[in-house]
Amino acid sequence: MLNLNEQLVHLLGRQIIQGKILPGTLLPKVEVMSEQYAVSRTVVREALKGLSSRKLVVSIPKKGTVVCARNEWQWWDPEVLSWACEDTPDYNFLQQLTEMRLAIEPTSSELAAKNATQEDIKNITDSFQKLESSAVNRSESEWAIADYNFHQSIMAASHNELLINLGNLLRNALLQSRQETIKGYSNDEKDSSISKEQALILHKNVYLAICKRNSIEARQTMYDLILNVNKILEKGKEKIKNEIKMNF
Amino acid sequence: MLNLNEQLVHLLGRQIIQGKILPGTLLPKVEVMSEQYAVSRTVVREALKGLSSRKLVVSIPKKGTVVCARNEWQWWDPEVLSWACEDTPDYNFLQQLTEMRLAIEPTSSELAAKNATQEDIKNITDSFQKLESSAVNRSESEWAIADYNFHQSIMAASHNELLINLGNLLRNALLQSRQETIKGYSNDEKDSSISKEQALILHKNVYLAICKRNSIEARQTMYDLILNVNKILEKGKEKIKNEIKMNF
DNA sequence: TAATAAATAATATCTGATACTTAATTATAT
DNA sequence: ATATAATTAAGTATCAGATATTATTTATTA
Repeated sequence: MLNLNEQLVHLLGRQIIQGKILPGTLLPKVEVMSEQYAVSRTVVREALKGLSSRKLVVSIPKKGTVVCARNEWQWWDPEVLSWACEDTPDYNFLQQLTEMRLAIEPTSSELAAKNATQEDIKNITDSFQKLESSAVNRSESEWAIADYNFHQSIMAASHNELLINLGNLLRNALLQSRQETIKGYSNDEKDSSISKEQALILHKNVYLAICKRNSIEARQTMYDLILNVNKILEKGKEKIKNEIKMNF
Repeated sequence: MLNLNEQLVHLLGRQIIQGKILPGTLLPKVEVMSEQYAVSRTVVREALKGLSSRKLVVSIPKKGTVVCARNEWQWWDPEVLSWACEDTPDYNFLQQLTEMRLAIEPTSSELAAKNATQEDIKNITDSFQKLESSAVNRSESEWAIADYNFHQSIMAASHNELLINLGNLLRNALLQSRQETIKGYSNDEKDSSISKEQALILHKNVYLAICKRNSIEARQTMYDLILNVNKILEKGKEKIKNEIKMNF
């Protein structure tokens, strides 16, 4: 279980990110919040530290604690991303995430082709083979995990800590965002299996380019892959949107 | 001036990021640090909150507070990045930053070509014209500012909050990192001016592609631009490395 | 009227006490 | 002897009351 202050960070952070508390809002003073949430002032203050280090609020003596503008928020914080993903099916945010992927992944692949060690190549090979077998087994969940690991193994081979860190944040956010969005809609076991063969080919192109140490090709094939994934996702979005419409 | 707890966050954060305190290290218990730094326990605890929200440390009852592994650190936090940039000329880190740019900027340009409003185009045009005039004036500092603004105006036109946020972090880190690294070496006013005309052409290609709304070309031209910038930076690095060698 | 001083309202800080958590150790029972 | 249960110890987590600091607003004075 989380600490009291962490619970409060989550409670307030979520409300801020999800627009329940708007930027510019003056939060109640510490003593009031202390009473309101039935915790000590210490806990409230420590929670405010958690929020201010994420640039969600700023505390000013005599004035109080105010909610920061969206452009000051530390979006690339795991908690902030998570709160944003929790927000009711937000296609706009999901799109931003996939656009980020289009930025990160090709470079990741390019650097992997340049910098991969023998061990990295082995890891990438392993994860690619798992992807192949999951395509044969036609298990959607197995594919998802294998896909996650494939991309992670490539990113690891880039040997760029910043990129790896960002990639992890992004992958987790996408995973969560998709789960939240899909929640309730279509237990999609094997419904996109038609395109699995095609997807596997795209993955194979990336894999081979990296093994060949062809960084230009590695970048290009990964770009093609992500673009294709995004297109499929796009279709899924449309479908869900229509389902939602039909309910009204 | 910063709060006491913020001062302590910086002091400890810097030491952790810069490897003066290694991952796995058990920090002294709160009471001891309180005495050591001559601040109250409250201040120490709030500072630890600042560090733990950046995943630099984790506090465990009975055990104490331990420094997290590098791969857990929240690299994409402005303070963390800043502390990393402060670290003695670290070419490896600088290279990671430039590699990140190679990831971000082409996508930024691509999205700008797709999503730019009329106002965005105007801003980009303005910043490009400033760039042109600074090239004519051959002022290195003026060019640096104009260049910064040019890339920022493009990123703003992507209308992707996540990308914009990351871009700002990256640009600032790069700026700081370059300043720290170059510090003392070569007041490079006009020493790279030979390639200014060439650089301007590359920028113009990007600018025109975006105006034409050609997203593929926008992506490609930006890629070429950043690649070229990196090459120049690479040369500078070599030069500095040699200078350092000569001093020993 | 303008400059200065006092009052005010919030955060920032200090302190001592208490609760909680967990690992290790010791005691107990089988 | 071994498994289980109770005890203890060492740290963080939490509480609450008092004081300091700071920036604004209000009152006072030249």
